[in-house]
Amino acid sequence: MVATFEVLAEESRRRILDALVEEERGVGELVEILALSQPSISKHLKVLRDAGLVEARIDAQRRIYRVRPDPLREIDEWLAPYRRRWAEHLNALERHLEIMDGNEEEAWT
Amino acid sequence: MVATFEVLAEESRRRILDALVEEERGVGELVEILALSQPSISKHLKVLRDAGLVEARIDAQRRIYRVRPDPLREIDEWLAPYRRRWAEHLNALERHLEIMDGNEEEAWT
DNA sequence: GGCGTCCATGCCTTGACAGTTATATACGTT
DNA sequence: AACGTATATAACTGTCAAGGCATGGACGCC
Repeated sequence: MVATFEVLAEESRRRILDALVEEERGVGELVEILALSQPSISKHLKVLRDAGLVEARIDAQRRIYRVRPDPLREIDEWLAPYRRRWAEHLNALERHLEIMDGNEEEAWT
Repeated sequence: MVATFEVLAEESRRRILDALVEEERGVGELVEILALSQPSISKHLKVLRDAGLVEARIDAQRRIYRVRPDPLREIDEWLAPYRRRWAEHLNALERHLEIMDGNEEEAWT
């Protein structure tokens, strides 16, 4: 998972995934969509491949890429403890809205 | 969300969040848990604060930090289209296991 | 077989960021 | 008031990675 987060930190790579989650595409299409140079796209695709986030099929000279979502499950699992906090937080917000009569809150930044 | 992914790309910061999701902690505790220098921890905490992922309460000289999970919801939402793919992928795997009789697959890397 | 297309890779430069050391700031204690 | 504690911040350095350019390699087509 270490790698997955680092890979997703790059906006261009998230945009590539967002483009590929719609449908599989060749490199040229991604170059047009992202408006980046072809080598840059290919480099990002290599990173995504190494992370297992995409896979490529060969069609003559073209490489057709598509999403491989499995590594994202780790991130989904990592989020689990924090999802519980969302619920708590909402509850706390509700209490806050119910009380809402004084500054019995501590100073939170 | 751009910022959130970049912030989470750093392993030390994810470890800080994992420590804080259990319970709120002072900076000194985090220094011990992560085995990093105090300035390094404080710097990470600043990044996390700026991203809205933690908040600090003042207790004398101490700053007690706790998690603020809200920004993580954006990531959770970003994952949505890919979760649908997990289901598809599982279905595809099932079909694969059912068929399992020949190499009618294309060459996927 | 030569040429154009499509993509990957190597090299280079530049910018960003993590970590350390040193210092500043705020607070409590005696 | 002096000192120790707890945290933030500044300055510096090393590292790493993104993006551009140039090149290489595979394939189809004429």
